[in-house]
Amino acid sequence: MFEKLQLPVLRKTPTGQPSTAEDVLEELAASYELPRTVLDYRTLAKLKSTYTDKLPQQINSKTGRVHTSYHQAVAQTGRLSSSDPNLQNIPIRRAEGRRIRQAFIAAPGHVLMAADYSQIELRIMAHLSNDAGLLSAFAADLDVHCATAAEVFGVAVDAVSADQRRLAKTINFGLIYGMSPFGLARQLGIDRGAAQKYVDVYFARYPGVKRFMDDTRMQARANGFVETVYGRRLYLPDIRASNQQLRQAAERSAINAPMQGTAADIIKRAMIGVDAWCRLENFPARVVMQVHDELVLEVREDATDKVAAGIREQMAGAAELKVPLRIHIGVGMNWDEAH
DNA sequence: GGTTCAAGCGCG
DNA sequence: AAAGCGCGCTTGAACC
Repeated sequence: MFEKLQLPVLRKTPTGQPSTAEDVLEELAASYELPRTVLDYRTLAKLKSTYTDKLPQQINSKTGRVHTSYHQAVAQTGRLSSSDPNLQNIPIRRAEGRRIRQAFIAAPGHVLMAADYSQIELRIMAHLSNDAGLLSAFAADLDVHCATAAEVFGVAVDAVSADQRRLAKTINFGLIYGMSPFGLARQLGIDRGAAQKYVDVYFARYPGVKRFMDDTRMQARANGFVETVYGRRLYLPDIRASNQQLRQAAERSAINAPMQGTAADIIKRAMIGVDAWCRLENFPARVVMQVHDELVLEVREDATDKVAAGIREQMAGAAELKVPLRIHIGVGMNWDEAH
């Protein structure tokens, strides 16, 4: 009595089951009604189970706050990780999720100050690759995605369209992760040939980046490890694997680790500098969280401006790269407002 | 009662 | 044949 109701299987999971991952359902939603409903449900269920229901249970009764644990020897790249609760994955990208971030508030008479490095990994790529175009884009304090779009599409920086910038941003992030033209095609929903063309044009405009990628793969293979600017090593046991899949995954880690790892080194240096500065100057301010490229401080309201200036100086001075480090600082009564 | 695995998804 | 790095948490199923 029921008709067969089977949505097309667009992808299978590693165990061979039909995938219902977000991007798959997103594509199915163009032709069927159910996937959108499932996606909406999932968004809310995730927020409720992970944050809304859980965080209040994790408030410490003595302090009235949630206290995370940071781990220094977990992430392969030298980042910190955060658990119980994880405060490094509090929602921000969508409005519904941001309501959870709004629950993180400062003590009476205080504000939350969020200070983050802008485009730190791309700046590190400029430093490591010595690419002239990338170095000059950061030296001129350009919007780097606009600068990339201008190069790739051959237009003036201020003539870049929103779509062109979005595409350039995807390319820039893809590069940091070692993405292939195939992955770029999938991400952008364009065909492989078009994606390959973008990559070719990118590397023609930024030859230093191309050289850096190739050199990094070669050195990883020769040494069995890659290093950050400060000498932190990531060993890559699979870099010479005969299994192509394993080897290519190791190559992507080799590309990414110097950038992600150097960023981790720099913010650790900054944390030490910021904390020391606050104590030395006896400022009513303290670092309360770290989220990879961001420090969150709780600052007595009347000290806001002076602390912001000091934090900016400490963070910007945490490394001397071939490009300046830029710091964005926001202030608010809650963590969302501080962005 | 507990653990482990797979799948999915929140963040940088 | 696969195809984008690094994490931690939740649910549901299988199992002890």
